Amino acid sequence: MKFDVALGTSLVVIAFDGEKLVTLVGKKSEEPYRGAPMLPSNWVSASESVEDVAKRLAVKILGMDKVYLEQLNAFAKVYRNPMGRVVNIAHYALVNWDLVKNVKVEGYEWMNLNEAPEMIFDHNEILEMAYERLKRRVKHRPIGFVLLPKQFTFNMIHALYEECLGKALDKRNFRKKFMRSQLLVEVGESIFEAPGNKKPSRLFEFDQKEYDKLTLKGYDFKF
Amino acid sequence: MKFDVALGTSLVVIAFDGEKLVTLVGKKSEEPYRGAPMLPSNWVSASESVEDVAKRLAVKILGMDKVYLEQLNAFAKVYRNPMGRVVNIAHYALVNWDLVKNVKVEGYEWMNLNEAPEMIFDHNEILEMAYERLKRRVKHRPIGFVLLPKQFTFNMIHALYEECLGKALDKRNFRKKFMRSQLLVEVGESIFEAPGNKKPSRLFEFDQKEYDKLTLKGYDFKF
DNA sequence: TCAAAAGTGTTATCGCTACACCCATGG
DNA sequence: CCATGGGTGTAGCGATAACACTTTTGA
Repeated sequence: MKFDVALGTSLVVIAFDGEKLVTLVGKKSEEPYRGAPMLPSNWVSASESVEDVAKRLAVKILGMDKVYLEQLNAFAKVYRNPMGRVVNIAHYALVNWDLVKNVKVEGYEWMNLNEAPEMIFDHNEILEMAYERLKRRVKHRPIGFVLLPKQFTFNMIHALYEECLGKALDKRNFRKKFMRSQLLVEVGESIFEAPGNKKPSRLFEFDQKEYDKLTLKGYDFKF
Repeated sequence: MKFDVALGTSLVVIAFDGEKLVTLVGKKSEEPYRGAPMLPSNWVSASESVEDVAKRLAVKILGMDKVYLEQLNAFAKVYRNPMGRVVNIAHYALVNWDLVKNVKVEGYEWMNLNEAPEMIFDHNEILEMAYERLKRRVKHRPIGFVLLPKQFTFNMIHALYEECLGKALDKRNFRKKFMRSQLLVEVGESIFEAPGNKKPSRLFEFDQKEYDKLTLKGYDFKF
């Protein structure tokens, strides 16, 4: 056994701009491949927690720390990085677009998830896996809410689900399904979802407490 | 950046003995903690594929290579191993009990999944995560079949599902549900499931082709 | 012919799908 | 008062859950 492997972490940050899923793509700042598109990434030293590094990276590139972060997978193929054996413990991050859309960090750019450029190493594979996970998560757990503002309209969440699942969903049935689930509480306020709308939309919040309670009882969210 | 991290892999091997879920527990062969219970594990050198090492380890401790193997998670806490920074890319393996029950490998022992002893480092946490994954997988994908012989009776799969989901399932409804799914084909033969049974049980096989076909069409197995 | 396990059917309820119109509001 | 997007109801159908007896066979 030898201590001769390097550790890194990449972040697939996903947000929903109201229409499309977007992700944050960076550029390599050093040779080789300087300037090439890549996922936001960092080295992890032997004395650092991978999770901490991932969190710090998220704060740096997003300008805030309200991030849903979860380990995605370890990418560890022998020749994935020409510098030597580098294990990438990639993370999957979901953020609320409203909190990040105005943040501008040099070298990072939001792009449509489906239109990401070719990236270095196996970063496209990492991105792909994150996307697959999102699609599955959205079906089996009420995770979509972290991509939305704390308070949101039915139209927002409806659009998000249509985008994640890649198909049209009937407006009435969608509403009924969520309402029956007891997971949404009506806030009692309304907003104009888009400027120029004639009628304001009612706002809802996700009821995390209720969800936790139901989960303990064996409830299983399915879409 | 430094190449100063060590890499290892542990295996959570799960099988179903017809009644209980079982897992393979090893013993540490070197100091420190020689003799202490641990998950089957191996070091991975900088030039080796983690997946390959995991597969070889599976072959060694199971005596055969028909194993469903999948990455579970990277366990990478800073102080998880007192020797230094060791990243464990743990794997989750499902095997058919009939193929392994007679294999005896020195130092490894089958134990009930729920009665595993306290193990070194974070191995209990790894085991726990594998168990959680199994429970989820069984609900959302027809994965249970890899824990059964190629041909199995309804009672076997019924018992397996009851065990994985941790609750009783109505025999008739269970059968109807699987039959409607079109995923099982009747083999046309029967066996005596237990010695001394009065009536033989019919045998079924999982129809992988049909499942792949349905999956392509967007079919989603749910239990 | 009996003991033991395999295998089967019906009903009531619930959730899902498909589908089209009214409502509230600002301009 | 009209244009725009927000919001609602119902009917049919398929899935689920609850429930107990008949069949096959070896001993």
